[in-house]
Amino acid sequence: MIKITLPDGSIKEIESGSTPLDVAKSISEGFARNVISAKFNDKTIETSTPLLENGTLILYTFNDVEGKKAFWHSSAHLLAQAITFFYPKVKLTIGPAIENGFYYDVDLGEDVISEKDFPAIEKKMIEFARGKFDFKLREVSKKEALDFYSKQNNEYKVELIENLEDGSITFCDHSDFTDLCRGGHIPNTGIVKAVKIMSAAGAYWRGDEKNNQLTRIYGISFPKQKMLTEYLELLEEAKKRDHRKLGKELELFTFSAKVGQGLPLWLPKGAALRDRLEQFLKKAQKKAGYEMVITPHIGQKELYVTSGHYAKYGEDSFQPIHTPKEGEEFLLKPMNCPHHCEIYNSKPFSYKDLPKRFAEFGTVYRYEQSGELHGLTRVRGFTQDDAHIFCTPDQLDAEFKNVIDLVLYVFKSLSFENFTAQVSLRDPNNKEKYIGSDENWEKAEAAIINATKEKGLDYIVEYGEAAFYGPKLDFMVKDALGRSWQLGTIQVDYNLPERFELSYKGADNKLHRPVMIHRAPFGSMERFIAVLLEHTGGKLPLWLIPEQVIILPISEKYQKYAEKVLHLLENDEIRALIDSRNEKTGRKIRDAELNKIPYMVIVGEKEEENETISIRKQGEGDLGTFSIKEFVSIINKEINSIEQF
RNA sequence: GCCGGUGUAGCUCAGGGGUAGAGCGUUUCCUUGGUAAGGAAGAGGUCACGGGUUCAAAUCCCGUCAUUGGCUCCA
Repeated sequence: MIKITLPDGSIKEIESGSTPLDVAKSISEGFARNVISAKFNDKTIETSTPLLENGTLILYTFNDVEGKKAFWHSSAHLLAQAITFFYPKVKLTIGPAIENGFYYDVDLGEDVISEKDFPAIEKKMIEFARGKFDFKLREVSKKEALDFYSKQNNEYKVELIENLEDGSITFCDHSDFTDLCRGGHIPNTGIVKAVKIMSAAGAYWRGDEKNNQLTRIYGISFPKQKMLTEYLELLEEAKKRDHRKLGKELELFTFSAKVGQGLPLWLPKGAALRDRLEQFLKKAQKKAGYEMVITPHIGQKELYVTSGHYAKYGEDSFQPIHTPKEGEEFLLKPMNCPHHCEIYNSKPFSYKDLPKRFAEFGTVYRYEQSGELHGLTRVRGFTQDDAHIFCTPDQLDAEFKNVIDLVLYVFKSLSFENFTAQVSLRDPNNKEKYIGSDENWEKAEAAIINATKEKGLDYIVEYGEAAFYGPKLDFMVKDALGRSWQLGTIQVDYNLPERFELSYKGADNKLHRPVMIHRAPFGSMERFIAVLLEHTGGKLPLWLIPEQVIILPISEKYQKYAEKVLHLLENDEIRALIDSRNEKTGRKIRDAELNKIPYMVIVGEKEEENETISIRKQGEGDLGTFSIKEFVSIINKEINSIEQF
């Protein structure tokens, strides 16, 4: 007999060799029917794996993340089986579960899979699933495994196996299909009831663009058809919050093929919205001791040679601008830091003057790969809410924490609660990608981790995500479709101060190097607004939204009174407009509701006589009748509910 | 940059080798109304662009551009 500890702390005594499924059955038959995966002593196992020692067992159903993982990974086996059925010459590579579903990377040779092939693949997968084949894991020797895939000329699997230890290699069989696999499956194929192939895309073998490009087929599956339908509906809903769609509907920005790819054009309402965000941050920055500066959109090539950016990105940037003067070259600025360094260099500073905090809404231009452009989140011309802090090494810790406070203030003010703090460090195996001494890198990385910890932020560490000149603390936020974007960023940099020979005079009357912090709470105005739109679905907070109030006259008889109300609201800097269309009130209300205008002001005979207005709030309905003064104070109260920094 | 998809009216989209369709919006007229769609009539398109096949191309083929889902990249 062995002792099995369950998550609730209870201990079950079972016979050695019993399986997780046996344990589930001993709890309840109904539960056992839903158990699809298990973890024993922190190792993912099959529900049929015999338990041979005392330990801790967790049983998973589809409702658990681990259960979904097993379910989707098992579905990837079905996908591979179906692809092999239609394309017998296919070379399979890897097929993992992902956050929503699974994919399989395959080398199809000359064949192409596109959308029109999906239904047949789905049908075949379900057909295989209905066979209720058990997933059976079996150990194979390295030689056996290599022979199996060498015969298929599958160099990818051979490469994978070569990197595995003999004795730790397993194959998984179901039906007549076999795949190299380390395990983590559901009991049998029959549990998969609904399958949808989502897309096919190119993906490089092992993520390296120098390698062959494989075809990656994305899919998702569920134990019930209804769950698939619901998932697809959820996706449709998410697409309605796409900032590209909302930007068009709300007339915030547009693009023109004539102007160029990735170069957003801000429409009047969008420009005004951007300005409100800028004013909001400027106000907070002023309190935090920042000084605004302005620098030109171009700089001599030499400037970027000095900073190291030219060596790193010169080839992949917008190419130098030439002038009538022989040999003179300028670059569109891809970042503001070198300019700010030269501002620092414009006069000598003493330690008593530091920190200096230079801020600029600086527009920069980067030649992003055409395939990478994406709405407003990845563009070729964008405006950073940039600032550079020059401080003494002693001040670094406090300054870094102050910046964290500012970023958190910005996020909180705009209700970005679901962000991930990511400490982005060097790739320890690839140090030549970065400039600067090991000593400085270690100091900078320690400073970031220390400040982040002391601020009590939950954070994750990502290696290889640092900038080439220094480590970062990035604030990541997901868009409507779950893609992660970097918004706020704070970076510690010991390198640019060296390269630009920045100095200050210390108390010892000697020259010292300042430390530099790069930071942008929004990240870029473009990306921030994009993600903000997706989070709010266009229902922006009252202080930001382009149109706060729409006045709806009951008939054209009240147009004059409506105009009077408009002027009074405008006097109080409330953004309002009149719907003077020859339509019934019901229609005007409907349209205003659909346009998500926060407040509707209804004026007719009653209101005109009493000098009042009737208010309706978007999504909430009639609020009753108020004087204009009362309404202004309601609005101002809502606007001023945003905390001051 | 690479692998797929898409490009038809201001918007959302249907259609498809034989001279272009819907809904919404817009314009004009009627209606002057009280909290989620009043009625009628009209305007509006080189079917992204360039080439090819064909008696005939918006439709089929090739290329370009833009866009989109991924990969790679992201100072």
